Amino acid sequence: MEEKITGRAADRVVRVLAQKIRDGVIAHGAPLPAERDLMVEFGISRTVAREAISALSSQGLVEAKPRHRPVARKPGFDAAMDATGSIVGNLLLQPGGVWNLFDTRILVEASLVRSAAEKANKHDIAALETALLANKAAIHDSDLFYQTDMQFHRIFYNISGNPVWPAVHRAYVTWLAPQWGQMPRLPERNKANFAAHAAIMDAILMRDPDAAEAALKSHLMQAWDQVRLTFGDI
Amino acid sequence: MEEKITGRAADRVVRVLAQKIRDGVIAHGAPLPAERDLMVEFGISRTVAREAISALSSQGLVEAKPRHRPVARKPGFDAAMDATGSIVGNLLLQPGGVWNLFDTRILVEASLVRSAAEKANKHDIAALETALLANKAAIHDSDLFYQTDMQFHRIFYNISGNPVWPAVHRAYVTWLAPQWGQMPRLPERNKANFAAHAAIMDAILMRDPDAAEAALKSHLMQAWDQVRLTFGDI
DNA sequence: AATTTCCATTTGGTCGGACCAAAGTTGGTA
DNA sequence: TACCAACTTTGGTCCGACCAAATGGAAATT
Repeated sequence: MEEKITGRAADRVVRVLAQKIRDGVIAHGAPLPAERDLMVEFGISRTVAREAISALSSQGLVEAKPRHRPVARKPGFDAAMDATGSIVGNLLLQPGGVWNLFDTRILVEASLVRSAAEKANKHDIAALETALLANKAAIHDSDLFYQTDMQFHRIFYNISGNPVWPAVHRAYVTWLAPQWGQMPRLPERNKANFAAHAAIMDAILMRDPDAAEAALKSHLMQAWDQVRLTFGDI
Repeated sequence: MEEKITGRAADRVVRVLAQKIRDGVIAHGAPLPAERDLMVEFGISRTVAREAISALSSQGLVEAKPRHRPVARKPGFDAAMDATGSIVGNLLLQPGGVWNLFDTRILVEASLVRSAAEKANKHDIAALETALLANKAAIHDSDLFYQTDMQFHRIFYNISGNPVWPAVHRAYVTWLAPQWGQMPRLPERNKANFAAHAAIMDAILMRDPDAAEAALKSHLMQAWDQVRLTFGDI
């Protein structure tokens, strides 16, 4: 009943610590034992302790800022997306990488608005209307408009109830931020975007999935055109 | 003109090596320099060299098998999905984790078949029909049926032309394999699954996105019911 | 007493050297 | 030529040490 001695020594440490984090023995946000403590606890060298922490970090189970104690993070889809960031970063540097990612967003979000049109409940509708009003009120404040724009879109990722989608939305926003952040913010564009949001909202209120999907796709494609105008073909 | 001395020393090495891999200076499949060579090349200790390789590995830029030279991998969406595996593994261990993942698959694949029904070209149709025939022929060979089943579904992920989707399909198959692999394989179930595939195919031939989506969803929900029957509520 | 300042301790980051075992290479022998 | 043993390379692990940033608490200030 002893542990297998197979593979790297750090694997055992990783397994044990991962289990502790998942089970909450090491609470979310609590710091991990210091490297020198792990040495005595597991009878390993500091090299292995550090390697184990590094592995946990790459799995998103701990957050390791330089010069700081690594803190435990319950495995959530958010953490997964964070840990995936550096990987995706490489892909975005490739030709067409940004478009490929944005294209997936179009498909996913189209499907989400379609789903919303079919089965959004009163609560969802209310949230959408609130977000839409905030969006309208921010037309002349481009920074605020950006925030409310994001918020409006985020709601679609929340409606399904599947916790993966909010994490995906956060990932999209984070990964595509370098492009969006540098785009010129004009009240005219804000007005057009708000109109697009309103069109999507209308279609959802009419319970018309096809119209909602069409409006969403048109909206996102317009946004993409803006990106291309700003950055050229990427 | 000097490099920033900020952050960990390994970061600089990671940046340089990542660049070399992206640019093809280190060809896809070629081994990285040995750790002791990296020491002299970058003027670092072996500790840092190993840390850099570890970081590259977690970013999917190199494949590091124990006791073997790490080999370079051009950043692709496949590599990204591979590197994400250990992260997702944690999520699947959580209550409802598998369902959350499978639920996203339903939404994505529904959207893909919908898209296929709208704009699949002759070549796509032919590929689907070929896969469907192979699937039919394998009804009495459960292992082969599993293969052809996967192949049929994969085509939907290929039609869009966006290289992200095939990688996503591979990821779904890999991550959900522990569940699927242990399910009982019965010719009766194969026959039902083939019928479902045929129904999707029909809807696509009729250019009926709604019917295609409905058929796909029904098919996947049935598959999920099987999973639940096999594993109980997970 | 509450707050700020400062210093000793803790802790992560890096280094160099060392040993082992597995993988890869080489050369000699059958 | 084919095969096996010795040698070399290389990744995995451990040790001890030093540095600098972060931390926490004592000491000084208000």
